[in-house]
Amino acid sequence: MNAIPLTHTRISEIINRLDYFHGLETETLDQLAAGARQMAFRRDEPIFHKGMPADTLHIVVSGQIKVFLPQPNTGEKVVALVERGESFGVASLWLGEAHLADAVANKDSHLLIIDRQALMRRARVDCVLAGRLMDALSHRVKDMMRNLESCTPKSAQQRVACYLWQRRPADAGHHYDVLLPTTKREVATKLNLTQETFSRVLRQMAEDGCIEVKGRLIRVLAVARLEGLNSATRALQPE
Amino acid sequence: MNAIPLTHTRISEIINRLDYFHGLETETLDQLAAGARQMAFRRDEPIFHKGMPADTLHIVVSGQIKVFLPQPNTGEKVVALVERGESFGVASLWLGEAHLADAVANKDSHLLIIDRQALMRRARVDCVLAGRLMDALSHRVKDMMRNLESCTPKSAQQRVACYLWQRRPADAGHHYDVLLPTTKREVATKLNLTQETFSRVLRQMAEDGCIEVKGRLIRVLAVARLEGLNSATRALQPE
DNA sequence: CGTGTCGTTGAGCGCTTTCAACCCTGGTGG
DNA sequence: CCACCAGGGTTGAAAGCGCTCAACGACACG
Repeated sequence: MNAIPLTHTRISEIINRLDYFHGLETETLDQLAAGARQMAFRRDEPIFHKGMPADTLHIVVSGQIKVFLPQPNTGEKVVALVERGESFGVASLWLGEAHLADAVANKDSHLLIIDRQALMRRARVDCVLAGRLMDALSHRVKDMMRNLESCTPKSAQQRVACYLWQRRPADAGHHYDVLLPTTKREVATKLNLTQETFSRVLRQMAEDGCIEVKGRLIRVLAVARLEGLNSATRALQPE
Repeated sequence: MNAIPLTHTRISEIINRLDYFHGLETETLDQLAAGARQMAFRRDEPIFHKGMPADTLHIVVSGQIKVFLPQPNTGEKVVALVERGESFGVASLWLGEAHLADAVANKDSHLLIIDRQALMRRARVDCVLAGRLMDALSHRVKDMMRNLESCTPKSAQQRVACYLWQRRPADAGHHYDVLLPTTKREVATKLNLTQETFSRVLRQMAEDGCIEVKGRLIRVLAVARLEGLNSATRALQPE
């Protein structure tokens, strides 16, 4: 971890480049910048741990952050992968409580870190800022909902099918590509699977001609088949 | 479902009685009331379905609402149980997108329903209102995080232990009581378990002298034993 | 008393996990 | 150019665990 000392004008530059802060009052931008700093994290370096007080807002400037729940047997459950322009740990921050999960840098990353006091003070008077935080939280809820949805189904095949189906582009024709955002092992934990099972399921689906796998690139060939997997296991039975 | 025609003053009364709207500008209260109505739902009556447009804010005035993800095999995954004074479906509402889950009345219930336009219009100028929505969403995220945490562990025992441990009161001594908010079957689905497995685990833990079960009331006798069962749900200590 | 819902208990099966070894690819240095 | 290595990924065999299915018990309600 490495705090990067930057002039206020430099911080302001960074803030201005982020969509997150587009269109905010200059008064807000100034005050946020005054309570902000940038930090660099190496791969695998922890940002915060579950249970620590949440007194700063974290926004990803570059790299990728993994948010996860530590599990009993040194395992972990990936809750979210945060990329450039997104924030994380917002719920805890807003409530002024302890962090609910751990966060580590998945790659070498730069974070913009803003003081909670400055943020809360401005959120009380600048509705646009409050709205941005609502946006962030709403997307988090949406993401967690999908997460729950795709890690709940019984069979591993259904979970993988669900995962791939959720990632189909809006204009999806018969086939489309999905690029895994990280290692297969971590994607597997997001689905509550082991990397082994994940691998086996992918191979099976590939053999069935449903998908093609080239490293982290997965080409879905038959969307209908995915939907079939999601609703099937019951198609066999007449009611 | 039954729309209850009420005078504006009656609606205002209801709004004033809810903590949700405490301390808001009168201008906000008036406009929200103007776009509000109350509705009654019988037990098992659907409020909305996944995929429907989210164009109203729902707040529970009385009763209990179950928010769940429909599953392939006529199963369901309970995401949240919403009680008096709480709202649901806020994330979809804020984003102006489709609902992410289904909602049904778990008991006979009354809901306060507020028009999205009125809400968004006021949230743009009344930061306190925006703050309330942030509160609601933050608690939802917190709740979903706990949900994820308690339905992720491998063993059924760990999940149940985690669930009970999360519900320990702040001032917990050696023992405390947990009252299940609904049927054991639904609590089980929240933990991604069948009611049968849930039942078996409870019996096992009771035999071990770890808990006592009397219907939906569970008395935890040995908190330490719970922590032993899932040692990693606690905050991590630095190495 | 029937009837329905909730909850319990039992038996057997199938899936996922576990643990193991192995493969493959990219990077590094001789 | 090749030998070597580490990390990500694959594959195989065995075993544990929760699910399914089915029957039964408890309790409330009419």
